[in-house]
Amino acid sequence: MSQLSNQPAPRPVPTSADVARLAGVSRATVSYVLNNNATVRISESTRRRVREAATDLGYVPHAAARSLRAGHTRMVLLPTTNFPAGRLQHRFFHELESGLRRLDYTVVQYGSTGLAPEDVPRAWAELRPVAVIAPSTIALTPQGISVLGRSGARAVITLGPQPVPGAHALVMDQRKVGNCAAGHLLERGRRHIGVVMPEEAGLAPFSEPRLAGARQAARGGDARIEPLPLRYDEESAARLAARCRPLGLDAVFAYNDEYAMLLMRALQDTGIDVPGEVAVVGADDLMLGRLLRPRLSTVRLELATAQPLADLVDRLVRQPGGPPEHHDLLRAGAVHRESS
Amino acid sequence: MSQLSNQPAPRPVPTSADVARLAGVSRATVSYVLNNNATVRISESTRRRVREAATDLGYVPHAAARSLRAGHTRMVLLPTTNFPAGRLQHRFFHELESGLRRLDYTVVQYGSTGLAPEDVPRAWAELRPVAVIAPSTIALTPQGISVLGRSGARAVITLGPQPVPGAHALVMDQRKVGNCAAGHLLERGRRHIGVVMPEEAGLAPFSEPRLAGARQAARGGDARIEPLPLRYDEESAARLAARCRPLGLDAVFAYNDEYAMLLMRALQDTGIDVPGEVAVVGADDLMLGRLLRPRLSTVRLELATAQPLADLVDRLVRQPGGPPEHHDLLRAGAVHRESS
DNA sequence: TTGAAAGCGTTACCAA
DNA sequence: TTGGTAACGCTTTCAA
Repeated sequence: MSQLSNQPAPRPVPTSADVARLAGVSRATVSYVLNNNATVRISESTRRRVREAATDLGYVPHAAARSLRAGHTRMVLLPTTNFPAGRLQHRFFHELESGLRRLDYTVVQYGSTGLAPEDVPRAWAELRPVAVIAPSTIALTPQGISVLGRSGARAVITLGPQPVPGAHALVMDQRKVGNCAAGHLLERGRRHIGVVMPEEAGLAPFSEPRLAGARQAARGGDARIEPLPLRYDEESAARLAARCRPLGLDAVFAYNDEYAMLLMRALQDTGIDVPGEVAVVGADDLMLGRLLRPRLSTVRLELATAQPLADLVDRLVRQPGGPPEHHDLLRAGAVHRESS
Repeated sequence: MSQLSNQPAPRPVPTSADVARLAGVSRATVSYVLNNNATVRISESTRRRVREAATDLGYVPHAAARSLRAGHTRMVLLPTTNFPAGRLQHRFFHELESGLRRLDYTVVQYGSTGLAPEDVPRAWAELRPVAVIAPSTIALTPQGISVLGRSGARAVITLGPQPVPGAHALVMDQRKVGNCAAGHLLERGRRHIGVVMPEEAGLAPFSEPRLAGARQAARGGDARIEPLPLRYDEESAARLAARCRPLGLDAVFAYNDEYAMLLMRALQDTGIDVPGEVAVVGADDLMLGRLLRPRLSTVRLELATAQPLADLVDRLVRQPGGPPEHHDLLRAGAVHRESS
């Protein structure tokens, strides 16, 4: 058997000991040279020999061994969710990532698909991240937060529509979106505003606060707010369009531009004039809104720049133990075009 | 000073030694119990004591220490790029991830923003992944592949439009898309086909092969293919629309549905009838295509199911050293609607 | 300026 | 059935 293995014994991975051997110095010296340790002075010739040996061998330090020795990592864990981030969030993610890299953190995304929710924090904790920035759509229980804390995480931060008790929060307060859209429609004299509630799974944490924001805008006036469940398909949209007249709606905030496009098409196919009979407002300010006829009014969203937030994360890591901090990242502004 | 530190000494992270102490057993026993080691028989009462001690302390094993001891990790590294994946790719990613998780791999995404390209493979290698599945849009040099190999990666796999020499490849051959779109247009009698080439950075690895595929479809016939640079904004689209008549185009393959929508709007605003004068075909089969008037013809893309690919990755990891394998994941089919 | 050695948390071998 | 111990790769303190 021993000769029959089809697994060629892989050449072992070079270690700092190999580099030391090749350079004719000790492992300590290798470490000093490769980490540019300033507290110790090494002759230039030794430095060169070490560096050459390292490149010759293709030596790459072993992050796990390093952090084991150090007693901590500089890993920031970004758990990911199942559904794709929009352009805005995606850009924000990458900005945050490079901001953190600039502060010498290693950012790593980690998906939790197929894990039982109660196992999730443990799976994260095994990696000993120094900070976790989790979508607030991942239910994070006090136990989960505590597991992370006990495993050495110095900051647990949620990112999303709502804060989570016991953790810091980067909040993207969706109420602003609904408030802004409804406010815009009210200003333009609309009084009976439908608010599209997507039935697709996972959107509730966004749609519910948007509805609440719309209600808030209408409070105290004579306007009414009507939640309108909608699936993202033409049939559902047609049914909804048919209900608009019976409901007496004169405006709809369609959750976002994509649902708005779907609904607007259905309204037009039903013979309802937009904006004459029903005004429509989307959100996200996608290019497609400018291409529709009538051009789609929308709510433009902006996220805070990420570098200050990277700095914030760094601060929370260096001074842990403070009370949970909440920071709102979102700004919303109505963009009036032709559909409202 | 010693009393003035505002950093409360954090309670140290519990280790298996702590669990052993609390349970009154040795570290070895703890390891046996918590890993359900079958080669050794431990009394039920001991097992219970160990487990209780572990939960009481909130013990979570230290992945780095484990893999240091084991001499290898089960980490599959998925480097990410700057621009957002479409719905299709996103779903595929998550399927692949859970497929690999089912095989007991830890999947981790790692962004390389802000790293010099030559440092990228080294940064990956520090994590000692057992496999790397990198977008082929990240330039992967032979040196890079070699660095990864020498650091213990048993499989380096690229994922994207083109294979990369020296690595395994999951190919999404974009030529099929162009071939399919142009073939569809030719079948319907069009003879002078424009192919939109987005000017946005990072799309060339997709657009170039699509163009090549279109050319391939036209080869040998009397048809002509015309590349049409286009930025994703209305001004650029208007300019392009104005060029259509002078160029004598009777059809355009618009790269994808979003560019198609942009262009179709511009054509209509210029007074060009779609599909009477110019046919338009997109790609991706987005919902928006069904909402346009005329309804947008498109190329529907499908990716292979991910579980077999997870199995493939597993095989490559277990039997490294074979010749680079190429697997095509993409299937394309024309969807005829009204715009062609 | 350099080297020896300890120790980080884990697991596996061998002994009891 | 359980425990002692060595080793994984690295950094750092101390000693030379």
